[in-house]
Amino acid sequence: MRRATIADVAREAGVSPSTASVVFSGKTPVSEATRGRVLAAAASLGYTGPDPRAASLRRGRSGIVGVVFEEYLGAAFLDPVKTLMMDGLADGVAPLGAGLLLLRDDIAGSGASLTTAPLDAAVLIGCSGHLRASLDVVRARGIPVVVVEGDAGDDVPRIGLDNREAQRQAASHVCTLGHRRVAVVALPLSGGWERGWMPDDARITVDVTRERLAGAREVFPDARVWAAAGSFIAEGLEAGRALFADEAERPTAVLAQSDLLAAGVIRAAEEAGLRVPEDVSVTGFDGIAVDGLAPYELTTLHQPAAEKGRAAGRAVTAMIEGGQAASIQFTCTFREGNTTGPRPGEPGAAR
Amino acid sequence: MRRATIADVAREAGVSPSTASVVFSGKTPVSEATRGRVLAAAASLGYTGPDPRAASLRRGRSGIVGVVFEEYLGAAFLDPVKTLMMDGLADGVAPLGAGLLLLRDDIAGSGASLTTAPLDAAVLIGCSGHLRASLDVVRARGIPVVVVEGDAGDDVPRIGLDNREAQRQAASHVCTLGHRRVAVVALPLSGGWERGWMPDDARITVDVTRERLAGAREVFPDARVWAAAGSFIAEGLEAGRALFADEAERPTAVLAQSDLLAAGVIRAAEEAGLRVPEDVSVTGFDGIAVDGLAPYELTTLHQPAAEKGRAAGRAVTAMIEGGQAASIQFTCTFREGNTTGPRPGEPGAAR
DNA sequence: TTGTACGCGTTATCAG
DNA sequence: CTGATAACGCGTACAA
Repeated sequence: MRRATIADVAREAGVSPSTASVVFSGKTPVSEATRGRVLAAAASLGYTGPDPRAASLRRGRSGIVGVVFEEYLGAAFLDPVKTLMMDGLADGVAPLGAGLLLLRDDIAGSGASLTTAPLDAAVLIGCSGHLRASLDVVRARGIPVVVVEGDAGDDVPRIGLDNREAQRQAASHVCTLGHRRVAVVALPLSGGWERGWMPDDARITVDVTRERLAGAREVFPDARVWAAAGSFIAEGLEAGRALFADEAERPTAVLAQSDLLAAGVIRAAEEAGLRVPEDVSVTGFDGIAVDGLAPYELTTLHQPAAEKGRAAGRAVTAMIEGGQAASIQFTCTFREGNTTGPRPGEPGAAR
Repeated sequence: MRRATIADVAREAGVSPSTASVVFSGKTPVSEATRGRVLAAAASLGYTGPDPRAASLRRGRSGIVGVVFEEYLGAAFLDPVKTLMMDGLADGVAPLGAGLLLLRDDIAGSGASLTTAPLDAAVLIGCSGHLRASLDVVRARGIPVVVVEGDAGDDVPRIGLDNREAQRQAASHVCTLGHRRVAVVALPLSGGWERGWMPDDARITVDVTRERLAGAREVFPDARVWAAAGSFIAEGLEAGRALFADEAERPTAVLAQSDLLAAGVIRAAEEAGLRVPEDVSVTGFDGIAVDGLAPYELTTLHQPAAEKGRAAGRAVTAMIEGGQAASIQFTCTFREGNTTGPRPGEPGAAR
């Protein structure tokens, strides 16, 4: 037995299909009487509304926005910043009445792919090389696309962040406090997951990492850099242990490229018997609330993550509706917490 | 200028539309020669493959599985268990080549809704009352549905967990260690976000909370219960402070209903100058790796979260393909860490 | 306010 | 291996 279609409903109600259609879409006024008859007929046939597949073919829209991650889906949501961004994105596409379809950017994968999903638009997240291929696929399909935190060509709107300037600001703050021996704990340098001291000739393929590092280097050109394998507290802990292992080389301030890393570094400091910020200052990046870090309040750069998502959503909305979307650069705001202080031994330093 | 359709390609290649279609779908052998001609024609016209909307109308499938959360989307991914489940789910639907569409269960919301998204199936996550309404919508549409960690009717396959038995096991372990004054830190009792001591007459609408509590009560019928407002370390910290505030009433063991809560409780214990497990034992639930909790290793119940997701995926896959899917009950495995020990003062207790 | 007519772009089916 | 045919279920000019 077939499912009822709108034609069945119309017949049952004694009206034409178009009238029935209009009752459901509300695009045209319908008399209360016919409206009632149609609804009743629908109910009696168990018709629950237009088939989305047919509707989307007819209108040329699916109501679906693809969100493309460069990593395993689960990993994407381990990062609070991405989580917040998703929230914002959900908001941003709400006017479209669109839903978010999770996609990975491994083209080969057997799952739903960029090539076959009924997308109205796509949002690419991240910065790796892979992204390039995804971008080509989407553009070939003629689907509007926006890139967040990544480098696409000129004609693709990007939602960005002043990573470099922001990190420079933090570095400068630390410099003002008198610190000279400073280390950087960086996010991953590339798609791989290597961890360790960064060699001088390292190639950094991840935009965010590169930009933030450049910002730090503007103030501390010679800072040693430890590259983490991901943005996790545990990674920060590992980094911190390496940083604090050698008494002689021990930095008096650490610039971490994410709040989670910073939290780990602080934990490592405690472990090593160092007080924060009396013995060592630590800065983060992102301005998220790190669960369970209290009573510390990180000195950090607050980035408008949800706002970024919202902007991405608005951008694709605009493009879907035939408009142009411009690239947007967001700026971080510096927030001084209680994890940075004067260099030990500096005038004004505690003890 | 219109986008090219498969008909255009066929004409350009001098074959029939059906042949062109077959070249792209691969459902039928095609001679190498025509195949080449079609592909060439497609390339020259900038045709990138069948329109998913039309294809899905014709085939009656969209390749999209909806995942319905009962909370704000961002919040869903704050929970590592759900994150893991999503991973498993992604795996589980891979054979379908389906993508996951994120959906919230507030029917009224302006976003893409259960009622209009082109879904092949839906997976409902959670346990609140809201879910009921979502369930009705989906079933009215005749869409296969599976419920994870929630109570649907009998004829809806559920992916469940032996919450009660598992928690009983942990309680029993703690009891064996000699503890008698035990407190429970519970997950939220209902959709609201109240936090505090649970009154005797509290109504618990969240299945997971109720079941785990029942398990604890089998061993410790009189345990005091603090209800957290969510599964976060910070909530556990808050709970712990309340638990340890009153010296006289202070429990010697705490059964937390999630690992994150347990981590917070441990932090609170440290704060109060209590050693874990010498002064107070703590158990968790979930068996996730809590970022940055080292060197503690929680005594906890490990639940196969990813496996649950995979099962849900397989279930909807089966249903989409016309089969039946049975409910599945997963079991937790008890894992003894270093956060539980003999009751202070017990023979064999440290110091 | 309602009905008529048509096409959106594909793909199953079945005959050659 | 290829081609003709017929839906899939709906939205929307346009006319009445």
